[in-house]
Amino acid sequence: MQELIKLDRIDKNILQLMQDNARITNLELAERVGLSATPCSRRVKRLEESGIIDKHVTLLKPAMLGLKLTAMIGITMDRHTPERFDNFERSIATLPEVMECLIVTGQSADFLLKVVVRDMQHYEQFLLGQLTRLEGVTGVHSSFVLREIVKKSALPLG
Amino acid sequence: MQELIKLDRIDKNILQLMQDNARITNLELAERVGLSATPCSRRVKRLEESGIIDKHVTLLKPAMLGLKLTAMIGITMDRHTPERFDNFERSIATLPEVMECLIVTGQSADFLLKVVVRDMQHYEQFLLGQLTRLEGVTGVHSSFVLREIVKKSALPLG
DNA sequence: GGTGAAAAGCTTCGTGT
DNA sequence: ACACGAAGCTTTTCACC
Repeated sequence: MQELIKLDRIDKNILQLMQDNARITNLELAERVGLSATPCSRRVKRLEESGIIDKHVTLLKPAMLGLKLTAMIGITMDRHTPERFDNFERSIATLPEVMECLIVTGQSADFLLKVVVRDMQHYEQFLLGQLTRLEGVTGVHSSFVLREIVKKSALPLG
Repeated sequence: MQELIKLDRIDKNILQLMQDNARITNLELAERVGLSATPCSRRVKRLEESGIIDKHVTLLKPAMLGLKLTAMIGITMDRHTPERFDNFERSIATLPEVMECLIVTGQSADFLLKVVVRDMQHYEQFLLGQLTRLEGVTGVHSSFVLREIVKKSALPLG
């Protein structure tokens, strides 16, 4: 991760539109930001090369795939040694159900997981068959997502 | 949200590739899944129309935008009435710093927020200036993200 | 589901302002 | 730095097997 790039109003406008629609064409992008195709293309290229863009992804609807249960799980570890953490991190990264794993501050947990599963049975299987078997895991506090009020992928562009 | 769609091996393959790269062309997609362009295009169209695809987005790197602090915030409300919740939901949806807001089960919180800010000063400002001013908010438990071990956007395709 | 051709759309030059 | 216009290419989408 490098340093910040200077972004003028048009750059931010471009990034905003791209955040909303990864498949927007340069032509439409240009039109929307009030530029002609050439300079718009140059700006996009510059933005891509700057490393500010992570990737372009397609988001699917979990429920339509039969993934009807999302859980947030707080994990506590017995010891906070690098070995424990490294091992845990490697293991957790291989589990398809784990969408997110964060190391967090706070007294109640060391890791915070976001997990997507089909149903409660699948969750039980994940919990007992995978998570609680990992070395060093002493506490697992499950919390289930009832509803998503806000679910953004677009970062705020000052 | 409707019912599930039947997905064969090729459909899953297509969705997998699209999840990884929203800008993949039909031509490359076809090649990668072992189809010719036409039937591949037909499948993609069918998938789009099925509603299984939410949207195509561009992900930016927060740090490159100067957003160096991510917080997970547990919120508790005084009363769990629809009025309280509705009001909170409408308010929270307008805050650019809020990337995610979930209603969750569990004794420790009613809402779980994911917030992205520039720094601790910005966070303090967000907390005191916005969050704690919302009606009905009795508890705010901040937890900061030290590192992201896993950060996926691609759902597991059975 | 495959093939081939037509059609459309996009990007990228060169040139000029 | 940007606009314009043309060239050239890629992609999509037909009709048909």
